[in-house]
Amino acid sequence: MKRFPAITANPKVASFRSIPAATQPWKESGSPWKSTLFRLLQSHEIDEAARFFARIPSPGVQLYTMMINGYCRINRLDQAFRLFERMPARDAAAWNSMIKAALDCGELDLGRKLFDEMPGRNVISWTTMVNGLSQFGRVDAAEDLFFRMPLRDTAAWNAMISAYCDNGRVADARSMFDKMPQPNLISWTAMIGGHDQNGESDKALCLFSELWMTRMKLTPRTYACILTVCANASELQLGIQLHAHLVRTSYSLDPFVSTSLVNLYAKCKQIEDSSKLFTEKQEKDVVSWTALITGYGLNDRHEDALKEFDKMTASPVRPNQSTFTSALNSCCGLQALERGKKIHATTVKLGLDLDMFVKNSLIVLYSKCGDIDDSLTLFNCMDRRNLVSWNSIIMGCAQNGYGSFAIELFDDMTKLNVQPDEITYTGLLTACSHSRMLEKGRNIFHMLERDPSVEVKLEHYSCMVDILGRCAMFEEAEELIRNMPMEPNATIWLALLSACRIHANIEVARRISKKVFDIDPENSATYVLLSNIYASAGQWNDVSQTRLMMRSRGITKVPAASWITLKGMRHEFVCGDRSHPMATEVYKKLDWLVGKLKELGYIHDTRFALHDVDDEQKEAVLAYHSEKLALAFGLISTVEGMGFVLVEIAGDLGCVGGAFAAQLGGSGDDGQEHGLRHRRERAFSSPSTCNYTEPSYTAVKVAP
DNA sequence: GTAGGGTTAG
Repeated sequence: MKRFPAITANPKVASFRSIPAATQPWKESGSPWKSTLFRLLQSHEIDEAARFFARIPSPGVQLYTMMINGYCRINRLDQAFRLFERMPARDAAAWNSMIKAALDCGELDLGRKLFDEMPGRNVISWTTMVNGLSQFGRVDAAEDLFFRMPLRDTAAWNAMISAYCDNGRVADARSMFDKMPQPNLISWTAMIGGHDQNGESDKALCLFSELWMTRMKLTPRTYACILTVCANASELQLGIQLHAHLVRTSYSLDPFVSTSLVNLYAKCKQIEDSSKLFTEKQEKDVVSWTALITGYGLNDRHEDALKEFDKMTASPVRPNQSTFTSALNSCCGLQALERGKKIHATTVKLGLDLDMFVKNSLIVLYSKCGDIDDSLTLFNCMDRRNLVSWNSIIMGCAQNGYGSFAIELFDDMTKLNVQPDEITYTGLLTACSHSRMLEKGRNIFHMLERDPSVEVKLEHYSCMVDILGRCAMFEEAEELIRNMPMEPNATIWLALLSACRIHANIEVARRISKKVFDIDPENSATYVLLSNIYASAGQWNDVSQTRLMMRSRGITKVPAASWITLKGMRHEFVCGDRSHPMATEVYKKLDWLVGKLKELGYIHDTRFALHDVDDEQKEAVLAYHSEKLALAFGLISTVEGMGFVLVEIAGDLGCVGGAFAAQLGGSGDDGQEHGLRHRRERAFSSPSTCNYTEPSYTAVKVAP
């Protein structure tokens, strides 16, 4: 019985024809050498295998081919080729193995040359070549070859379906799948996986239900693929049903299936189940461990993610670039720059720092932690960049106040013909809002509206409202919101409300706060903002009414906090906090620092003091702002004289500081965490008061 | 167990 009913050529016959008759005696079936050579090659003892091979008197074509495949697996193309040339005779399998070796080792031209020269090409030769062309992204050439094939069996169709899927042409793959004569389980699995990997998990699920109805017997390979679809589509219920079925059939013990299950539960926010399955898993390899680490990150359990990463590095399992990407993302989530730097050092040790995905994660880590200089250095040193690299650095510059530079980077990117996506535009609009570039912001928004390959999202409107609001263009901002194609959410109104705070626009604030109360009455930010707006205008009645409303609805505000990480320990402070064991010393140091700043001419900007108190008291509140407490603690806990302490005055945060050799972080009214900027060895400059554009810096020399 | 097509993390 034929395995594939659609087979129209018998490859065995073709290969037999291509062997010269004189070589037949070598092709003995029960070669005594074969099993030993096979065992050595299986256990990757290629050099031992080569020594063994050298001792075989006149080895047959099969043994040569086995050696060629062995060399191919470890990328030793030259040695494979030398053997191929030495072969006394070559059959189709030998040629096909050599073509595959060339293609797998990155030599497309050699592979093609061998294919063209090969006598008696069979269907496997053509399929190998189609697959090779696809791996080099040459899907058009693969397609051309596929249609020129003299005979096509199911495997050939499958290769072409995969070629389309792997090169983003999933619709072509699907039309091929729909019209192929005899799809088998491999075809179904390739097509389901192809939909999923091209962001069409819904279509993948539909196709799976069709497959299920065929009552075909599925293998662990197909199950592993389906479980991934469930994970990407957040189809936990289906995933659980499949899991039960897999336990009954013992397929759940398959290493691929069990890894898919770890991933499924992690992506569906069932991280405890995911962790349990990982613990029960027999072989903990790099893929499953990375799935778990990534899972902790997705579930905002960054500390646990790094704990797992540490466990893994202490084990014999070697992390790879994907593991590092996930670990670095968790450092980013914790604003743990020092830890991230240690992990960065490990990537260098393992030679993985050159990987583009690792580099991208590092760019995000450094810029999110306020170290835009190092982030830029990394970006500039990249030999290859993808869209994620550009988006990361543009957003990094935007968030660190280098708005104009972010725009310049975008110009560089377009000159290199890199097409922007939604995230690029968000980065650009963020740049305009943080650096108060109104005209630029309008231009970019128009560019976004005209870009046919990008959909204008809610977050883009939110950024644009922010830009207009910061520049006091209230009418234009409200008009933009009115004309939006989707319903505005609370974030958009809050962007406008915070503009009202900056520009003390009580009229607009009163009107729009009603809208936010309707959409999201639980959001404490609205009450706090509104109360502050009234406070800055001295309307104390409205202030107390707002606070009363907040209290009566049982809404509490999580106080903004700042922290400093020293020697891996996180020390957290809130405004006026005296609970820290070193509080007395902290306050003493802070008073000293404030004195120094005053000598230099620094004036507190008291416009945003939120309390019903006079100016002197407002200043006291601002002076013991949580960020400053964290900074002062950093000063007394690090060796004095080891560098400059930099005090940065930027944005509407008032005074933000950072200490050399320590890392500061904080969380604001919105509960969002941010890395406070810190710089090293900046020139001593005169202090300035609050501005809203590029940040300016003041350096204070720490007394030795 | 000489050669081609589908499986897990990012």
